[in-house]
Amino acid sequence: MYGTFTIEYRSTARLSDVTSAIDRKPGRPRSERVRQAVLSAAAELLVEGGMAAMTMEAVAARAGVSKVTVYKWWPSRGAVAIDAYFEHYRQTITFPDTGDIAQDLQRQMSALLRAFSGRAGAIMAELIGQAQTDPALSTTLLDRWIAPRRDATRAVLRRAIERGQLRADLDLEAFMDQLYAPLYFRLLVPHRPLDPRLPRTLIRQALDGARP
Amino acid sequence: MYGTFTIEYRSTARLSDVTSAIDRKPGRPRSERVRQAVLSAAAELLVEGGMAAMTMEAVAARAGVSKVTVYKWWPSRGAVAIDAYFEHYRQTITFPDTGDIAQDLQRQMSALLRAFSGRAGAIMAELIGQAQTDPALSTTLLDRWIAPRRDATRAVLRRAIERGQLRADLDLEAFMDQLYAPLYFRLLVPHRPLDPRLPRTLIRQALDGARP
DNA sequence: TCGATTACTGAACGCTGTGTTCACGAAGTT
DNA sequence: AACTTCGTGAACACAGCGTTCAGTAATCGA
Repeated sequence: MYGTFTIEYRSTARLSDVTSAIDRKPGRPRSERVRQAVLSAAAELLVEGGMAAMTMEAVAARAGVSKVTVYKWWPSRGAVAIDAYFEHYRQTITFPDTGDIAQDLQRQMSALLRAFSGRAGAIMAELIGQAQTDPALSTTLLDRWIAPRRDATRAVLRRAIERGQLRADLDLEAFMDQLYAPLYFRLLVPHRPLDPRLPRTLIRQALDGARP
Repeated sequence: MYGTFTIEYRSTARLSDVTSAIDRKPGRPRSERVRQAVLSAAAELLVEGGMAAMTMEAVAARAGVSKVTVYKWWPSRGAVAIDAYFEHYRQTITFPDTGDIAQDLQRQMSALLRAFSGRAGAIMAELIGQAQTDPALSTTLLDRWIAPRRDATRAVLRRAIERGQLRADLDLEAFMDQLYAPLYFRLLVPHRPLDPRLPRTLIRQALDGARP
């Protein structure tokens, strides 16, 4: 056991952090109640009907909050959606590093596949879809979801290389894509179902190659 | 040289086919002029401003056609978009089969990457994004774009197996994903640019594996 | 206690796009 | 001719967007 990589998905700074700080702004402070209400409403609507149902008007109405207030703190629909997603699907996924790279990858990928097979997967698909026409959402998705996962995976793979379990001349970025991109691909382009045995197959073929 | 696989992307049946048929419908025949005008207008708008600009109203206006007529023949925005895409980006991509699987894959993947790097790639990304909330678009995309490519690739890979260039126990579906999904992934989730050298790396690693 | 400052509200607004209805004329069939 | 289907323009109700406005609420420093 070499330790454990923990991926923390932080949302926008909590208000408690702000209000406890010394340098308080003058004037009425931002309402934590409102913030929570908006994100909860957005998360509910996302679960119920996806991005289509999560309109700004619906969020404001369900949260019992003025539409103006929502627009004040979140610039776009995508921003609300992703904040709600990370607030309520706060996934602290641990990346095991037991020393057996194949097994560690298998655990990690299976967990991701299970997440993708459920409601969270459908929402993630819609978020990525929406990101195609929302640059702000795209960068947020990269910073808060993709980058931390890749960082953790890269670290584990580097260790495996040091242990001699992987070729030292591997292109890690391409290698990670060959492992994980198929999951995203099948999530977004469902040419084939997300078979629970897919991780095993992907890892075996990625490690051993295709030549006889 | 073992021959060539040609992938033909057929759009909705051309009107010329219909009108030349014997069993003509009674009544005023559908106007080919209108159909062309709609698809051209849609393609133009797609190129200019993506899906966001390609609204039904804009298409009808630019085509000089009644909005009702557009709705009569195409059920949704996605349907118009994909018809326009395949009508004006009619890509007859040939899949070489020279006997050297690595080289053939490289040619094919490089061609796809070049396409993805240009305007067609941006539009494809938006189409896939839109497909997340448009089931009809999703199936059309699978039938007209994904399936024919995978069929051709699968055939080439089977031949390679017969020639002994690839392991016989390969999971071809997973293998194809490991080759091509990274391209789609980087197109949709641009965590890293679509490097022209990516195909070479992907193919090398997929064929040779990651173990030392 | 009193401004000053910032947060939130409700109602309304103009705008754009969706998807539909209607009555009418156009272009083919038998 | 009668018949059938196609295309048109105008109008419609509906929904969501993003914004403006006047007014109220909460917290500051003095």
